[in-house]
Amino acid sequence: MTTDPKAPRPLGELERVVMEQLWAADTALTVREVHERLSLTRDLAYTTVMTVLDRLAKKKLTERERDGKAWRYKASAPRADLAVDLMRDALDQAGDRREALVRFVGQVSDEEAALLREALSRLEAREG
Amino acid sequence: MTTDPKAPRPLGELERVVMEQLWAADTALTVREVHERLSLTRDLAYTTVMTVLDRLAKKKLTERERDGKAWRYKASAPRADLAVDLMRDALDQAGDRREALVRFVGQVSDEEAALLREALSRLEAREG
DNA sequence: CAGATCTACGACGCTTCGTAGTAGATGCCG
DNA sequence: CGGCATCTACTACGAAGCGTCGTAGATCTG
Repeated sequence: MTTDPKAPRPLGELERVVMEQLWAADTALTVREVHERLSLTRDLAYTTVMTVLDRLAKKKLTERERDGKAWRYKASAPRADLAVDLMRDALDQAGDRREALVRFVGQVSDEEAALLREALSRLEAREG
Repeated sequence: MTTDPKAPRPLGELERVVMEQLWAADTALTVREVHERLSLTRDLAYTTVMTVLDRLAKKKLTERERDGKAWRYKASAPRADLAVDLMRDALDQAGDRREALVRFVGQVSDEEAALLREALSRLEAREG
């Protein structure tokens, strides 16, 4: 159980900013659109963005649909889900889950602790 | 704070099993000792183990102290801490922390949820 | 001193990721 | 219809991380 064959590696830097564009958009974006948005802050070749989007699709992090001759990409999962997968994975790496959770809780901000409590009570309410 | 320049990458496969040996040991181990233990389940050159231990030391994941002509390595942080760092990092990647925590909580096992509640109340008791 | 033991350092191959070019398909405009 | 603009597919390359190990030299120890 310690040996997860499919440990989700964290995204690379460029992959991350590309995903952030997709998450921020309310609709699927073309390569050009992503490229335009990223061009506001960095200087990238069009094909670079295309490559990254393509790799993300191969990793199943994005999905694409045809729109004329172009593809439109959208994130295949909400941003929070990605984060949760990584958290899940990290937790599974800990030998002692209790220990890890205690330390985790002991290390989050007050605000986060409050959010955790809130989430837990909501869970309790929903599940009994 | 969201853009951590030093995002702790998850350990490689071999790095992980080596760390597990160190965590499992109650004392600092020599390369030979680690090698012996790993040799029970896999066939590795002595120098391979040495290299890994060395890299882990460079990454500050292990510390070493002289013991005669040999070095003794020990984990520089408890196993749970590593896990928590990764969890922390994953959480910071989420755009919306609340959202991420809600999903996280909604996805853990009942046992883990209980552990979380326990940890939170202990925190409350300790901090007021 | 000789042999065993350990370390230091380098090396190689594979994979991931950032980065981009080229070639060819496709679609629109006049 | 023909040509320009656009888009994709495919390839590539360098840096870094990691698994893997060899060689050479330092150090103990009998």
